[in-house]
Amino acid sequence: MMTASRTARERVRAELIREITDIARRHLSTEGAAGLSLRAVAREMGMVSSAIYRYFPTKDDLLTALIIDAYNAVGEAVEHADAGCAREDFIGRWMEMCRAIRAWALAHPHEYALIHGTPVPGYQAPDDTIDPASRDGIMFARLFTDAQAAGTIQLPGDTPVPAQFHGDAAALRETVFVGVPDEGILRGIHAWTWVYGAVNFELFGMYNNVITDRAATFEHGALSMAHYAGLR
Amino acid sequence: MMTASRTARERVRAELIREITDIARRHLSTEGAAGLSLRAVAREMGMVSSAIYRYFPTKDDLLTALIIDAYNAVGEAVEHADAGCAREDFIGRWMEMCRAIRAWALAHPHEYALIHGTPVPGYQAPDDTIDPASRDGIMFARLFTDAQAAGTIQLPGDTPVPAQFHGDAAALRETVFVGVPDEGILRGIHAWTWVYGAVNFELFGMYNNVITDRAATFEHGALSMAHYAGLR
DNA sequence: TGTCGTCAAGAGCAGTGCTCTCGTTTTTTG
DNA sequence: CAAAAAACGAGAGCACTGCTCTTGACGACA
Repeated sequence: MMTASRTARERVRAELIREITDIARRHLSTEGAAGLSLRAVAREMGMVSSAIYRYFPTKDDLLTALIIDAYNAVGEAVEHADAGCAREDFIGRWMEMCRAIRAWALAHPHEYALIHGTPVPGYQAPDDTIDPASRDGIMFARLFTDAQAAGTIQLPGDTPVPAQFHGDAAALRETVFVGVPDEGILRGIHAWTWVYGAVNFELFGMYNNVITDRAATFEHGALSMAHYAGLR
Repeated sequence: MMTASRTARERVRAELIREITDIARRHLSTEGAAGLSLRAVAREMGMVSSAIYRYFPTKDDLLTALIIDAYNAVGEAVEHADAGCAREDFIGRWMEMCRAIRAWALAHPHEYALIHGTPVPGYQAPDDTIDPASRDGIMFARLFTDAQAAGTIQLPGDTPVPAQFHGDAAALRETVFVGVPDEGILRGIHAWTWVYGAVNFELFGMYNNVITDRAATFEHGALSMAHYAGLR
């Protein structure tokens, strides 16, 4: 009973769940989150609509699965981008991570909107989403940890870190931002904030009639944010 | 016929449109955009559901009205914040504008999500939204124009402005960023991007388990972004 | 006064999320 | 191995949505 060889029913159940999420993700990528319909998914699977509730008791549960997948996808993209860089090329690693996020968002706009757009009404993120949601942030933090260890973070110190942030910084230093001083952590978070702000603006049309070559502008912003955060 | 005294019918029509948007905005602020129902609004007005289509032929039209209102509200908040500052206190004006955006967003999360969250599926922003949508950006640009005229913008020049941005910069310089050099415009846009990125992160839960005192952290980020953009 | 456009109302259509019941099949238990 | 339990697909049904169409009344304007 504890063995890995599951019963036939469990196997087909897992396969059906996979198929449902795949179809749902395809619908999501064309119709958007609000246009996702359990009935339409069931129809495409040849099921009657009520049968799908055996696998996802609620539409929110299906959305949660898609959200987790999306977080993992962008997390993997960032991890892969980082892995392809020389360890000591901190600016290069930063830039590749930023590019990975932007590229993934442009390639999967609706999935990106699912995790960085408006939270769906009444939707409460379950605990299962916390870990996948922090994968990208952990990678950024690791970059700062490495840069700090190499002694290449240069902070201006022209804007005093608020005392209220000391506690958060201490907690973060114990887990992800190992050894990074308060100001480095805070500026890292601000730079990370900028990255998603820029992707949001580009994706949601805020740069219309303002910026023509978004890629070049993003490159400049990301690079200057790396400097802002003290990376050298 | 051209006088301001409209016919009785036109007056009651305008009044009804106002009442509908008011009720809709109230529903929006409690249920969120996707939970907004034309039928529920009609019900609350004592109308039959079909009657409401005389005033808003489609749900998107109602949403458009709310979106325009929201843009105008944040635009007014920014304008009011700026008006309360000494003209030569550029950092102070920048900070007050940032605070105004954040405060408005926290006070009206669903309306904020309407304009800075996921675009509703299939929704195409009509031209009526362009002007209200750019009010806040114009105020930020004006700040940089004033600072430039006062000669107080100090740019590091450590990150070369991409050539592809020259055209955009020239166009922007003719209208809103009068006299501001390319790098100033670009850094201003990046800083402005950060502001909304930070508000998004705070509002949509990205800072959960990361930042405790969001106000203090926002203050630090906004101030350091002012320096980043060259304001002194 | 009569015509024409505007209006509220009602019925109706197609679609949604979700629930409940009912046989059937599979798994687990005694 | 047989009986009890659990999981399953199908179908009907409920309450709700956006939106359309028709009908009859009312107000504006000639």
